[in-house]
Amino acid sequence: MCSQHCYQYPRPAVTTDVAVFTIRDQRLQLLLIQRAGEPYKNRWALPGGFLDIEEGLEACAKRELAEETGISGVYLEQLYTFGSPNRDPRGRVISVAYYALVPSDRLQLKAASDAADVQWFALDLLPPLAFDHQQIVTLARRRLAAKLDYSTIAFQFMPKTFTLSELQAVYEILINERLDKRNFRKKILALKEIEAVAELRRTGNHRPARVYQLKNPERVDIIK
Amino acid sequence: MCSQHCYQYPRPAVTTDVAVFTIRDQRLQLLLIQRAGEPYKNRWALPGGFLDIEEGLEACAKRELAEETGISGVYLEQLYTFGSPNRDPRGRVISVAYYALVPSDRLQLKAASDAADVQWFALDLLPPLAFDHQQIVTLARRRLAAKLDYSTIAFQFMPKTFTLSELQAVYEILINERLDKRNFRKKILALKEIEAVAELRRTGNHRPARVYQLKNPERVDIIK
DNA sequence: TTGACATTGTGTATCTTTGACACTATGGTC
DNA sequence: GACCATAGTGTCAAAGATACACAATGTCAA
Repeated sequence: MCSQHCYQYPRPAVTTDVAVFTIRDQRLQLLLIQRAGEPYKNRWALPGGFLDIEEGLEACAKRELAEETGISGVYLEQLYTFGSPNRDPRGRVISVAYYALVPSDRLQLKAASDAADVQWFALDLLPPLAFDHQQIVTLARRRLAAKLDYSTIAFQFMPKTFTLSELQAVYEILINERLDKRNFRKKILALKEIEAVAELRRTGNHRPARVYQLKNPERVDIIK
Repeated sequence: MCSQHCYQYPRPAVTTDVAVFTIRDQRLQLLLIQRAGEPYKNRWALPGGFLDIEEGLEACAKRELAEETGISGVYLEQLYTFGSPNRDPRGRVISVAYYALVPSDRLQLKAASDAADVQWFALDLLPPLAFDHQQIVTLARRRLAAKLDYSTIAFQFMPKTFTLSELQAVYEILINERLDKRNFRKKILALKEIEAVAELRRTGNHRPARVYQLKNPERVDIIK
Protein backbone atom coordinates (compact mmCIF):
# COMPACT_ATOMS: atom_id res chain seq x y z
CA MET A 1 0.00 0.00 0.00
CA CYS A 2 1.15 3.46 -0.85
CA SER A 3 1.30 6.51 1.40
CA GLN A 4 0.49 9.79 -0.18
CA HIS A 5 3.87 10.81 -1.64
CA CYS A 6 5.45 8.52 -4.14
CA TYR A 7 8.59 8.73 -6.23
CA GLN A 8 10.28 6.66 -8.88
CA TYR A 9 13.46 6.35 -6.81
CA PRO A 10 13.78 6.18 -3.04
CA ARG A 11 14.59 9.47 -1.37
CA PRO A 12 16.26 10.27 1.91
CA ALA A 13 14.46 12.35 4.50
CA VAL A 14 16.09 15.73 5.10
CA THR A 15 16.38 17.41 8.48
CA THR A 16 18.16 20.37 9.96
CA ASP A 17 19.81 20.30 13.36
CA VAL A 18 21.19 23.28 15.22
CA ALA A 19 23.99 23.46 17.76
CA VAL A 20 23.07 26.48 19.85
CA PHE A 21 25.83 27.98 21.97
CA THR A 22 25.80 30.64 24.60
CA ILE A 23 27.94 31.81 27.46
CA ARG A 24 26.29 31.31 30.81
CA ASP A 25 27.77 31.12 34.29
CA GLN A 26 31.19 31.86 32.82
CA ARG A 27 31.02 28.76 30.66
CA LEU A 28 30.36 27.88 27.08
CA GLN A 29 27.02 26.10 27.08
CA LEU A 30 24.97 24.16 24.57
CA LEU A 31 21.21 23.93 24.25
CA LEU A 32 19.71 20.44 24.15
CA ILE A 33 16.24 19.01 24.06
CA GLN A 34 15.19 15.70 25.50
CA ARG A 35 13.62 13.42 22.95
CA ALA A 36 10.03 12.45 23.71
CA GLY A 37 9.73 9.58 21.23
CA GLU A 38 11.69 6.80 19.61
CA PRO A 39 14.38 6.41 18.50
CA TYR A 40 16.71 7.50 21.28
CA LYS A 41 13.71 8.15 23.53
CA ASN A 42 14.67 10.31 26.54
CA ARG A 43 18.12 11.01 25.15
CA TRP A 44 19.28 14.54 24.75
CA ALA A 45 19.61 15.85 21.21
CA LEU A 46 20.14 19.00 19.20
CA PRO A 47 17.01 20.94 18.34
CA GLY A 48 15.98 20.26 14.76
CA GLY A 49 13.54 18.42 12.61
CA PHE A 50 12.27 17.57 9.19
CA LEU A 51 12.35 19.98 6.32
CA ASP A 52 9.01 21.15 5.02
CA ILE A 53 8.81 20.61 1.32
CA GLU A 54 8.35 24.27 0.46
CA GLU A 55 10.79 25.66 2.98
CA GLY A 56 14.39 26.85 2.63
CA LEU A 57 17.05 25.07 4.66
CA GLU A 58 17.89 28.02 6.84
CA ALA A 59 14.18 28.74 7.31
CA CYS A 60 13.74 25.20 8.55
CA ALA A 61 16.56 25.56 11.05
CA LYS A 62 15.09 28.82 12.31
CA ARG A 63 11.59 27.40 12.53
CA GLU A 64 12.61 24.31 14.44
CA LEU A 65 14.71 26.40 16.76
CA ALA A 66 11.81 28.74 17.49
CA GLU A 67 9.30 25.92 17.89
CA GLU A 68 11.39 23.79 20.17
CA THR A 69 13.21 26.39 22.21
CA GLY A 70 11.57 29.77 21.67
CA ILE A 71 14.83 31.25 20.39
CA SER A 72 14.80 33.47 17.32
CA GLY A 73 16.69 36.34 15.78
CA VAL A 74 20.13 35.01 16.62
CA TYR A 75 23.26 34.45 14.57
CA LEU A 76 22.88 31.28 12.53
CA GLU A 77 25.31 29.74 10.07
CA GLN A 78 25.36 26.54 8.09
CA LEU A 79 27.96 24.15 9.42
CA TYR A 80 28.09 20.91 7.47
CA THR A 81 25.81 18.28 6.02
CA PHE A 82 25.84 14.85 7.60
CA GLY A 83 24.60 11.93 5.58
CA SER A 84 26.08 8.63 6.67
CA PRO A 85 23.71 5.94 5.50
CA ASN A 86 23.35 4.62 9.04
CA ARG A 87 23.15 7.77 11.10
CA ASP A 88 19.45 7.33 11.84
CA PRO A 89 17.87 3.95 12.63
CA ARG A 90 14.60 5.01 11.00
CA GLY A 91 16.20 5.00 7.58
CA ARG A 92 18.15 7.29 5.37
CA VAL A 93 18.21 10.77 6.84
CA ILE A 94 20.38 13.64 5.67
CA SER A 95 20.93 16.36 8.24
CA VAL A 96 22.00 19.85 7.28
CA ALA A 97 23.62 21.08 10.48
CA TYR A 98 23.71 24.72 11.57
CA TYR A 99 25.14 26.43 14.56
CA ALA A 100 23.76 29.43 16.38
CA LEU A 101 25.10 31.86 18.95
CA VAL A 102 22.84 33.37 21.57
CA PRO A 103 23.71 36.56 23.48
CA SER A 104 23.78 36.07 27.20
CA ASP A 105 20.77 38.31 27.76
CA ARG A 106 18.47 36.12 25.68
CA LEU A 107 18.66 32.85 27.51
CA GLN A 108 14.99 32.53 28.43
CA LEU A 109 13.71 29.41 26.76
CA LYS A 110 10.22 28.62 25.58
CA ALA A 111 7.08 28.63 27.74
CA ALA A 112 7.31 26.65 30.97
CA SER A 113 4.92 23.97 29.67
CA ASP A 114 7.68 21.84 28.23
CA ALA A 115 10.64 23.77 29.55
CA ALA A 116 11.63 20.62 31.41
CA ASP A 117 12.86 19.06 28.20
CA VAL A 118 14.92 22.03 26.98
CA GLN A 119 18.07 22.78 28.88
CA TRP A 120 21.48 24.41 28.74
CA PHE A 121 24.49 22.17 29.37
CA ALA A 122 28.08 23.12 29.97
CA LEU A 123 29.96 21.97 26.91
CA ASP A 124 32.42 19.89 28.90
CA LEU A 125 29.61 18.11 30.78
CA LEU A 126 27.34 17.00 27.98
CA PRO A 127 25.16 13.95 28.44
CA PRO A 128 25.30 11.22 25.78
CA LEU A 129 23.63 12.56 22.68
CA ALA A 130 21.26 10.96 20.19
CA PHE A 131 22.28 10.06 16.64
CA ASP A 132 25.61 11.52 15.53
CA HIS A 133 24.92 14.75 17.35
CA GLN A 134 28.12 14.60 19.37
CA GLN A 135 29.98 14.73 16.07
CA ILE A 136 28.01 17.78 15.02
CA VAL A 137 28.74 19.52 18.31
CA THR A 138 32.44 18.75 18.06
CA LEU A 139 32.64 20.14 14.56
CA ALA A 140 30.67 23.24 15.54
CA ARG A 141 33.00 23.85 18.47
CA ARG A 142 35.98 23.60 16.14
CA ARG A 143 34.46 26.01 13.64
CA LEU A 144 33.67 28.45 16.40
CA ALA A 145 37.24 28.31 17.67
CA ALA A 146 38.62 28.86 14.18
CA LYS A 147 36.33 31.79 13.46
CA LEU A 148 37.35 33.53 16.66
CA ASP A 149 40.75 34.11 15.12
CA TYR A 150 39.69 35.64 11.86
CA SER A 151 36.25 37.11 12.36
CA THR A 152 34.20 39.15 14.75
CA ILE A 153 31.95 36.22 15.56
CA ALA A 154 32.49 36.46 19.32
CA PHE A 155 30.50 39.69 19.37
CA GLN A 156 27.42 37.59 18.67
CA PHE A 157 27.54 36.33 22.25
CA MET A 158 27.27 39.85 23.63
CA PRO A 159 24.11 41.71 24.65
CA LYS A 160 23.37 45.01 22.92
CA THR A 161 25.73 46.88 25.21
CA PHE A 162 28.69 45.55 27.10
CA THR A 163 31.97 46.56 28.68
CA LEU A 164 35.39 45.62 27.41
CA SER A 165 35.96 43.49 30.50
CA GLU A 166 32.81 41.52 29.73
CA LEU A 167 33.95 41.04 26.15
CA GLN A 168 37.36 39.91 27.31
CA ALA A 169 35.77 37.38 29.66
CA VAL A 170 33.86 35.91 26.72
CA TYR A 171 37.01 35.57 24.65
CA GLU A 172 38.81 33.98 27.56
CA ILE A 173 36.09 31.40 27.99
CA LEU A 174 36.02 30.61 24.29
CA ILE A 175 39.74 30.10 23.91
CA ASN A 176 40.18 28.85 27.45
CA GLU A 177 43.15 31.12 28.14
CA ARG A 178 43.84 34.30 30.04
CA LEU A 179 44.45 37.40 27.94
CA ASP A 180 46.41 40.55 28.65
CA LYS A 181 44.05 43.40 29.32
CA ARG A 182 45.96 46.12 27.50
CA ASN A 183 46.72 44.07 24.43
CA PHE A 184 43.15 42.86 24.25
CA ARG A 185 41.70 46.35 24.36
CA LYS A 186 44.19 47.58 21.81
CA LYS A 187 43.28 44.81 19.39
CA ILE A 188 39.51 45.10 19.83
CA LEU A 189 39.43 48.87 19.48
CA ALA A 190 41.64 48.68 16.40
CA LEU A 191 38.89 46.68 14.69
CA LYS A 192 36.67 49.76 14.76
CA GLU A 193 33.68 47.49 15.17
CA ILE A 194 32.41 48.92 18.43
CA GLU A 195 31.71 52.40 19.73
CA ALA A 196 31.28 53.77 23.22
CA VAL A 197 27.81 54.79 24.31
CA ALA A 198 27.19 57.63 26.76
CA GLU A 199 26.23 55.50 29.71
CA LEU A 200 28.64 53.95 32.24
CA ARG A 201 28.13 50.62 33.93
CA ARG A 202 28.53 50.58 37.73
CA THR A 203 28.56 47.17 39.34
CA GLY A 204 30.00 47.00 42.84
CA ASN A 205 32.21 49.26 44.85
CA HIS A 206 34.69 50.19 42.22
CA ARG A 207 35.23 52.36 39.19
CA PRO A 208 32.41 52.11 36.62
CA ALA A 209 33.21 50.86 33.13
CA ARG A 210 32.59 52.42 29.77
CA VAL A 211 29.84 50.72 27.82
CA TYR A 212 30.16 49.84 24.14
CA GLN A 213 27.92 48.62 21.38
CA LEU A 214 28.46 47.11 17.97
CA LYS A 215 28.34 49.48 15.03
CA ASN A 216 26.82 46.73 12.86
CA PRO A 217 25.11 44.34 15.24
CA GLU A 218 24.02 41.85 12.58
CA ARG A 219 27.30 41.69 10.77
CA VAL A 220 30.17 39.28 11.29
CA ASP A 221 33.29 40.54 9.58
CA ILE A 222 36.29 38.65 8.40
CA ILE A 223 39.33 40.35 9.83
CA LYS A 224 43.07 40.45 9.10
CA MET B 1 -1.10 5.55 -9.37
CA CYS B 2 1.90 5.13 -7.13
CA SER B 3 5.51 4.75 -8.14
CA GLN B 4 7.50 2.29 -6.15
CA HIS B 5 8.71 4.47 -3.26
CA CYS B 6 6.14 6.11 -1.05
CA TYR B 7 6.34 8.20 2.09
CA GLN B 8 3.94 9.80 4.52
CA TYR B 9 5.38 13.27 3.88
CA PRO B 10 6.83 14.65 0.67
CA ARG B 11 10.60 14.47 0.46
CA PRO B 12 13.09 16.51 -1.53
CA ALA B 13 15.44 14.83 -3.94
CA VAL B 14 19.09 15.02 -2.88
CA THR B 15 21.98 15.52 -5.26
CA THR B 16 25.65 16.27 -5.04
CA ASP B 17 27.44 18.68 -7.35
CA VAL B 18 31.16 19.17 -7.62
CA ALA B 19 33.13 22.23 -8.65
CA VAL B 20 36.34 20.78 -10.04
CA PHE B 21 39.28 23.14 -10.35
CA THR B 22 42.64 22.76 -11.95
CA ILE B 23 45.41 24.93 -13.27
CA ARG B 24 45.85 24.64 -16.98
CA ASP B 25 47.51 26.97 -19.48
CA GLN B 26 48.55 29.23 -16.61
CA ARG B 27 44.93 29.76 -15.62
CA LEU B 28 42.55 28.55 -13.01
CA GLN B 29 40.04 26.38 -14.84
CA LEU B 30 36.76 24.69 -14.00
CA LEU B 31 35.37 21.43 -15.32
CA LEU B 32 31.87 21.53 -16.78
CA ILE B 33 29.59 19.07 -18.50
CA GLN B 34 27.00 19.90 -21.07
CA ARG B 35 23.53 18.76 -20.10
CA ALA B 36 22.00 16.25 -22.47
CA GLY B 37 18.42 16.48 -21.21
CA GLU B 38 15.88 18.87 -19.76
CA PRO B 39 15.88 21.06 -17.81
CA TYR B 40 18.57 23.40 -19.02
CA LYS B 41 19.22 21.17 -22.02
CA ASN B 42 22.58 21.94 -23.65
CA ARG B 43 23.60 24.29 -20.85
CA TRP B 44 26.85 23.74 -19.07
CA ALA B 45 26.66 22.50 -15.50
CA LEU B 46 28.73 21.11 -12.68
CA PRO B 47 29.20 17.36 -12.67
CA GLY B 48 26.88 15.75 -10.14
CA GLY B 49 23.71 13.77 -9.75
CA PHE B 50 21.24 12.07 -7.51
CA LEU B 51 22.21 10.37 -4.29
CA ASP B 52 21.78 6.62 -4.18
CA ILE B 53 19.76 5.66 -1.17
CA GLU B 54 22.47 3.53 0.40
CA GLU B 55 25.39 5.77 -0.47
CA GLY B 56 27.29 8.32 1.61
CA LEU B 57 27.31 11.92 0.43
CA GLU B 58 31.00 12.05 -0.35
CA ALA B 59 30.76 8.66 -2.06
CA CYS B 60 28.04 10.07 -4.27
CA ALA B 61 30.16 13.06 -5.22
CA LYS B 62 33.08 10.79 -6.05
CA ARG B 63 30.95 8.39 -8.04
CA GLU B 64 29.31 11.07 -10.13
CA LEU B 65 32.66 12.69 -10.74
CA ALA B 66 34.16 9.42 -11.91
CA GLU B 67 31.16 8.49 -14.05
CA GLU B 68 30.81 11.82 -15.77
CA THR B 69 34.42 12.90 -16.13
CA GLY B 70 36.68 9.95 -15.39
CA ILE B 71 38.37 11.81 -12.56
CA SER B 72 39.06 10.03 -9.29
CA GLY B 73 41.48 10.06 -6.41
CA VAL B 74 41.64 13.84 -6.11
CA TYR B 75 41.21 16.20 -3.21
CA LEU B 76 37.52 16.62 -2.42
CA GLU B 77 35.89 18.68 0.29
CA GLN B 78 32.31 19.47 1.20
CA LEU B 79 31.51 23.09 0.44
CA TYR B 80 27.93 24.00 1.30
CA THR B 81 24.42 22.69 0.92
CA PHE B 82 22.08 24.55 -1.36
CA GLY B 83 18.38 24.11 -0.91
CA SER B 84 16.35 27.05 -2.16
CA PRO B 85 12.86 25.76 -2.85
CA ASN B 86 13.05 26.97 -6.45
CA ARG B 87 16.56 26.08 -7.44
CA ASP B 88 15.42 23.23 -9.71
CA PRO B 89 12.35 23.46 -11.96
CA ARG B 90 11.72 19.73 -11.57
CA GLY B 91 10.76 20.20 -7.95
CA ARG B 92 12.43 20.34 -4.59
CA VAL B 93 16.07 19.37 -4.89
CA ILE B 94 18.71 19.76 -2.21
CA SER B 95 22.26 19.85 -3.49
CA VAL B 96 25.21 19.08 -1.29
CA ALA B 97 28.04 20.87 -3.09
CA TYR B 98 31.67 19.76 -3.01
CA TYR B 99 34.76 21.13 -4.58
CA ALA B 100 37.71 19.21 -5.92
CA LEU B 101 41.24 20.08 -6.98
CA VAL B 102 42.96 18.23 -9.79
CA PRO B 103 46.74 18.20 -10.26
CA SER B 104 47.83 19.49 -13.61
CA ASP B 105 49.15 16.11 -14.75
CA ARG B 106 45.74 14.46 -14.44
CA LEU B 107 43.69 16.48 -16.83
CA GLN B 108 42.76 13.66 -19.20
CA LEU B 109 39.01 13.37 -19.09
CA LYS B 110 36.86 10.33 -19.73
CA ALA B 111 36.85 8.19 -22.87
CA ALA B 112 36.52 10.09 -26.11
CA SER B 113 33.01 8.74 -26.70
CA ASP B 114 31.32 11.59 -24.92
CA ALA B 115 34.36 13.76 -24.33
CA ALA B 116 32.65 16.42 -26.38
CA ASP B 117 30.36 17.25 -23.49
CA VAL B 118 33.02 17.49 -20.79
CA GLN B 119 35.34 20.45 -20.94
CA TRP B 120 37.66 22.71 -19.01
CA PHE B 121 36.81 26.42 -18.93
CA ALA B 122 38.90 29.32 -17.72
CA LEU B 123 37.20 30.58 -14.61
CA ASP B 124 36.88 34.10 -15.92
CA LEU B 125 35.29 32.93 -19.15
CA LEU B 126 32.56 30.63 -17.95
CA PRO B 127 29.48 30.11 -20.08
CA PRO B 128 26.07 30.62 -18.44
CA LEU B 129 25.51 27.75 -16.04
CA ALA B 130 22.46 25.64 -15.27
CA PHE B 131 20.52 25.92 -12.00
CA ASP B 132 22.29 27.91 -9.27
CA HIS B 133 25.65 26.50 -10.28
CA GLN B 134 27.22 29.90 -10.76
CA GLN B 135 26.56 30.54 -7.08
CA ILE B 136 28.24 27.29 -6.16
CA VAL B 137 31.27 28.13 -8.26
CA THR B 138 31.55 31.58 -6.75
CA LEU B 139 31.41 30.21 -3.24
CA ALA B 140 33.95 27.51 -4.05
CA ARG B 141 36.33 30.08 -5.49
CA ARG B 142 36.02 32.15 -2.33
CA ARG B 143 36.67 29.14 -0.11
CA LEU B 144 39.68 28.22 -2.17
CA ALA B 145 41.10 31.72 -1.88
CA ALA B 146 40.57 31.72 1.87
CA LYS B 147 42.19 28.33 2.35
CA LEU B 148 45.27 29.38 0.45
CA ASP B 149 46.15 31.65 3.32
CA TYR B 150 45.88 29.20 6.15
CA SER B 151 46.37 25.74 4.71
CA THR B 152 48.51 23.78 2.32
CA ILE B 153 45.63 23.27 -0.07
CA ALA B 154 47.50 24.68 -3.07
CA PHE B 155 49.77 21.63 -3.08
CA GLN B 156 46.76 19.64 -4.29
CA PHE B 157 47.16 21.27 -7.69
CA MET B 158 50.68 19.96 -8.07
CA PRO B 159 51.79 16.74 -9.77
CA LYS B 160 53.76 14.24 -7.69
CA THR B 161 56.97 16.13 -8.25
CA PHE B 162 57.43 19.77 -9.03
CA THR B 163 59.88 22.62 -8.81
CA LEU B 164 59.57 25.63 -6.54
CA SER B 165 59.11 27.88 -9.55
CA GLU B 166 56.19 25.77 -10.69
CA LEU B 167 54.66 25.94 -7.24
CA GLN B 168 55.12 29.69 -7.15
CA ALA B 169 53.41 30.02 -10.52
CA VAL B 170 50.40 28.16 -9.13
CA TYR B 171 50.18 30.46 -6.12
CA GLU B 172 50.50 33.49 -8.35
CA ILE B 173 47.63 32.32 -10.51
CA LEU B 174 45.44 31.56 -7.52
CA ILE B 175 45.92 34.89 -5.81
CA ASN B 176 46.40 36.78 -9.06
CA GLU B 177 49.50 38.58 -7.82
CA ARG B 178 53.25 38.38 -8.34
CA LEU B 179 55.28 37.04 -5.44
CA ASP B 180 58.86 37.60 -4.40
CA LYS B 181 60.92 34.54 -5.22
CA ARG B 182 63.12 34.54 -2.14
CA ASN B 183 60.34 35.19 0.33
CA PHE B 184 58.17 32.59 -1.31
CA ARG B 185 60.82 29.90 -1.09
CA LYS B 186 61.59 30.80 2.49
CA LYS B 187 57.95 30.49 3.50
CA ILE B 188 57.28 27.26 1.65
CA LEU B 189 60.39 25.50 2.90
CA ALA B 190 59.62 26.64 6.45
CA LEU B 191 56.41 24.63 6.29
CA LYS B 192 58.46 21.43 6.10
CA GLU B 193 55.78 19.92 3.93
CA ILE B 194 57.96 19.15 0.94
CA GLU B 195 61.31 17.44 0.43
CA ALA B 196 63.77 17.48 -2.41
CA VAL B 197 64.10 14.36 -4.53
CA ALA B 198 67.35 13.32 -6.20
CA GLU B 199 66.41 14.22 -9.74
CA LEU B 200 66.77 17.65 -11.34
CA ARG B 201 64.41 19.09 -13.91
CA ARG B 202 66.00 20.47 -17.07
CA THR B 203 63.70 22.39 -19.38
CA GLY B 204 65.35 24.69 -21.85
CA ASN B 205 68.77 26.21 -22.15
CA HIS B 206 69.27 27.23 -18.58
CA ARG B 207 70.08 25.96 -15.15
CA PRO B 208 68.01 22.90 -14.10
CA ALA B 209 65.77 23.15 -11.07
CA ARG B 210 65.60 21.02 -7.97
CA VAL B 211 62.54 18.81 -7.84
CA TYR B 212 60.40 18.42 -4.73
CA GLN B 213 57.58 16.21 -3.56
CA LEU B 214 55.05 16.37 -0.74
CA LYS B 215 55.92 14.45 2.40
CA ASN B 216 52.22 13.66 2.94
CA PRO B 217 50.60 13.86 -0.46
CA GLU B 218 47.06 13.23 0.78
CA ARG B 219 47.14 15.64 3.65
CA VAL B 220 46.08 19.27 3.73
CA ASP B 221 47.41 20.96 6.85
CA ILE B 222 46.14 24.03 8.59
CA ILE B 223 49.07 26.36 9.05
CA LYS B 224 49.88 29.36 11.23
C1' DT C 1 85.83 26.31 -26.47
C1' DT C 2 83.78 30.03 -25.20
C1' DG C 3 80.37 33.51 -24.76
C1' DA C 4 75.46 34.62 -24.57
C1' DC C 5 71.23 33.33 -22.67
C1' DA C 6 67.56 31.95 -19.47
C1' DT C 7 66.27 30.49 -15.31
C1' DT C 8 67.70 28.75 -10.57
C1' DG C 9 69.05 29.69 -6.07
C1' DT C 10 70.58 32.44 -2.15
C1' DG C 11 71.10 36.53 2.46
C1' DT C 12 70.44 40.82 4.76
C1' DA C 13 68.43 45.00 6.36
C1' DT C 14 64.11 47.34 7.44
C1' DC C 15 59.54 47.68 8.78
C1' DT C 16 55.42 45.92 10.99
C1' DT C 17 53.11 43.21 14.21
C1' DT C 18 52.74 40.85 18.38
C1' DG C 19 53.65 40.06 23.17
C1' DA C 20 55.22 41.18 27.84
C1' DC C 21 54.75 44.01 31.54
C1' DA C 22 52.84 47.70 36.24
C1' DC C 23 50.81 51.58 37.83
C1' DT C 24 47.25 55.35 38.24
C1' DA C 25 42.08 56.55 38.06
C1' DT C 26 37.55 56.26 39.86
C1' DG C 27 33.51 55.32 42.50
C1' DG C 28 31.62 52.69 46.50
C1' DT C 29 31.58 51.43 51.21
C1' DC C 30 32.54 51.64 55.96
C1' DG D 1 38.85 60.02 54.36
C1' DA D 2 40.91 55.49 54.04
C1' DC D 3 40.35 51.19 51.92
C1' DC D 4 38.77 48.26 48.35
C1' DA D 5 37.86 46.50 43.69
C1' DT D 6 37.90 46.97 39.08
C1' DA D 7 38.76 50.31 34.96
C1' DG D 8 41.89 52.25 32.09
C1' DT D 9 46.39 53.41 30.03
C1' DG D 10 51.92 53.23 27.19
C1' DT D 11 56.46 51.43 26.19
C1' DC D 12 60.00 48.33 24.97
C1' DA D 13 61.60 43.95 22.96
C1' DA D 14 61.04 40.02 20.08
C1' DA D 15 59.31 37.86 16.16
C1' DG D 16 57.58 37.86 11.72
C1' DA D 17 56.91 39.92 7.14
C1' DT D 18 58.62 42.49 3.35
C1' DA D 19 61.83 44.63 0.09
C1' DC D 20 65.63 43.96 -2.59
C1' DA D 21 70.19 42.13 -6.34
C1' DC D 22 73.50 39.14 -7.86
C1' DA D 23 76.12 34.80 -8.52
C1' DA D 24 75.44 29.80 -10.22
C1' DT D 25 74.43 26.48 -13.75
C1' DG D 26 73.28 24.06 -17.97
C1' DT D 27 72.13 24.77 -23.09
C1' DC D 28 72.99 26.39 -27.41
C1' DA D 29 75.21 28.54 -31.20
C1' DA D 30 79.09 30.70 -33.21
